[in-house]
Amino acid sequence: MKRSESKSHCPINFSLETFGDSWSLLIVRDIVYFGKKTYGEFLESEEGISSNILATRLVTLEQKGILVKNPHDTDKRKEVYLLTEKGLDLIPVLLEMAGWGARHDPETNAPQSWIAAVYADRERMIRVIRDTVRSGGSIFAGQNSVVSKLEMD
Amino acid sequence: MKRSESKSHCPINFSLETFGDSWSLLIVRDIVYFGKKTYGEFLESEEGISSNILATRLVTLEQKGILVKNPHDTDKRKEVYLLTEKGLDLIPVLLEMAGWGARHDPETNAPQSWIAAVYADRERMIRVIRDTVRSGGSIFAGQNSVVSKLEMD
DNA sequence: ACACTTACTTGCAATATCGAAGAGAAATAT
DNA sequence: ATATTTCTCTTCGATATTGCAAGTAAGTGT
Repeated sequence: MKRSESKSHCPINFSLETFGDSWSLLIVRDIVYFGKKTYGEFLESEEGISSNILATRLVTLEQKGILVKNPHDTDKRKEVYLLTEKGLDLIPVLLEMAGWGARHDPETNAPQSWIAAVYADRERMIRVIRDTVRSGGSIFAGQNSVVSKLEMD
Repeated sequence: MKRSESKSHCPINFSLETFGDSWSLLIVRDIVYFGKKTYGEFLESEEGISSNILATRLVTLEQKGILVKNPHDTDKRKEVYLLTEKGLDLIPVLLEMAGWGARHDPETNAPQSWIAAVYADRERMIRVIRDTVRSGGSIFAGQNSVVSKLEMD
């Protein structure tokens, strides 16, 4: 079975085949939560992805329509990776996985105030995150982060 | 890095390390959506998991507290695999992944009426699914399926 | 007793991953 | 101008994981 062939058209299987490996969702997380956008920023993440794996994942995520690659405005060495609308649709998946992990990892790093805020007004939070990320911001990092808008940390 | 060591305590990474491989969530899906419970039933799924991979996944899912293995009531050859409360907590994750897959796979098998029903009253649906699966039922299969309770298909 | 079913295990080839090193282009420092 | 650094990405060999086919042991049905 080639990687391009799908094993079934179960929607959960489709999702797993699109982003269900060890690294793809961590790249999406880096964009959504931390506002990362370049190869070098993804490489620095604490999970320590190898440079060759990162390169292949960026290619496949772009092929699958989750990311788009654009030239950097001022630095011609850099590429800027952004989420497509299809990629932004992963935000609810990320939130649920973050909620499950925060609940079940006794050593979690997740700020409980943030997890609680998501559960308190989920639909609104999804809209705010989506708008923020679409305009280049993120949940935790940068000037216009979602948490700074909500005046919490 | 051994599989047992965690790369970080990011809640999303914790989730990925727990169930973020190609097969684990498909096993959980088989239980939640189709009421499967035995090794042989999991083996028959259309994605075609190999027997050795299935065996290792059942062990690790049990070690991680997602599943419990019990002897079958009447047939001593069989083992019955059930979700723990921790495993039932994956239902919202499954629903979001199913929603994303159904939206973005043009050839999806997902019944649109079911997807719509989940989005229409998400919190209630999660409770109904959880109660149904906890008592041995499933979303689509069997006498007391969630869809038969809702009188839809 | 005998054949069949069920839950796994084993061996081996194919594939994917990891980790370190390097290549080429563009930016920056001297 | 030249040298050094930065940045994206590639290459290579070792290791780990997966997939496939076959086999084992215990339990069941007749």
